[in-house]
Amino acid sequence: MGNADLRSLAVLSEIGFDEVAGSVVAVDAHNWLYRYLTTTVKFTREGAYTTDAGEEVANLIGLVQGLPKFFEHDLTPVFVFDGGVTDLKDEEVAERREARERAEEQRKAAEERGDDVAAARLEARTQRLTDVIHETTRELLALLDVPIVEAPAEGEAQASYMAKRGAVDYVGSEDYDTLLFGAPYTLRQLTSKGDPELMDLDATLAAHDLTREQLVDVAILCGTDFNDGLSGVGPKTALSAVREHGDLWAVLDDREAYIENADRVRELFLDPPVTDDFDFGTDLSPDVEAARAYVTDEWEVDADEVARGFERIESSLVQTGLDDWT
DNA sequence: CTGAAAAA
DNA sequence: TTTTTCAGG
Repeated sequence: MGNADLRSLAVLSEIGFDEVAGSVVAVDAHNWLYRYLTTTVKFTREGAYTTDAGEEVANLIGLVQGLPKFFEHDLTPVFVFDGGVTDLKDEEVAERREARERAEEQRKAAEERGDDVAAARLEARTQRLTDVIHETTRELLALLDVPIVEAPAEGEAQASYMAKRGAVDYVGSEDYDTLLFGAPYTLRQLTSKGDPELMDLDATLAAHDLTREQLVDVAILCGTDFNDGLSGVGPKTALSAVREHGDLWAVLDDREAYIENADRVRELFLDPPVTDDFDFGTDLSPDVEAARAYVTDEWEVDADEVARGFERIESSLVQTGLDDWT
């Protein structure tokens, strides 16, 4: 039921970092951070990413550790932040609702035993958790002069749109649905050790003789983040069905099948809420000292990874000839 | 999300 | 051969 089905359809090729040097990459901030936190940070240091005050600032470690990858290869990242969450995206919404419900239960329990202080703290804490991460991420990126774009809805959609418009050269993402959102070129594995992988939309469409609408239809039949596919239908079956019948509706009609919200999911991929209201430069003037102070002093994150990360950022700035304001 | 094994 | 399921990161 995953997007992984798209992998078998996508045209991917190895590409060297030297081939993409100097380009601008739009990155979905939420996905990038999430991936970084679950892989790298989480397993290396369990307790090191909460401050004495108990605030989660793992995002700062993730940023400091992940950003050098861009700088060292002369890539300019543009971080795209999610706007309102699409109500079709069940998983995240459900997760947040559960978290809220758990917090609410705890708060009520505290209230019932007359512990007003604990109740207030629980309320403030859960409310602020995501805010802290969002704010500190923005602040650190601002100090490093990394461009930020606010998406009206899905970050992946906005990033793909910017790539399609030529405002950036690539979308940087591990997700395959940038294909569905119409990103011409997506760079994968920017964070991992080896060479990046280039995903080519036009080549993908040509390889299967599909239009983008048809590719979206194939994906919907297999199942996406926003809908369950038909059971027993994977990429092969979906592909031949769409090619035989032309589009999603004809396939559903032929199989006498129904997919919940299919029309909305289709529109979400083909015509998502995006904005032209972005503006950024690519000549970065990072204030590394201020950034280091922000992380280590203000948030008291004293991890080796942070020190190493900033060293890598500094030396990469020298190599690529970017000016440091300090 | 990825890879691999089980199920269909 | 294709899809689903599941473990692991």
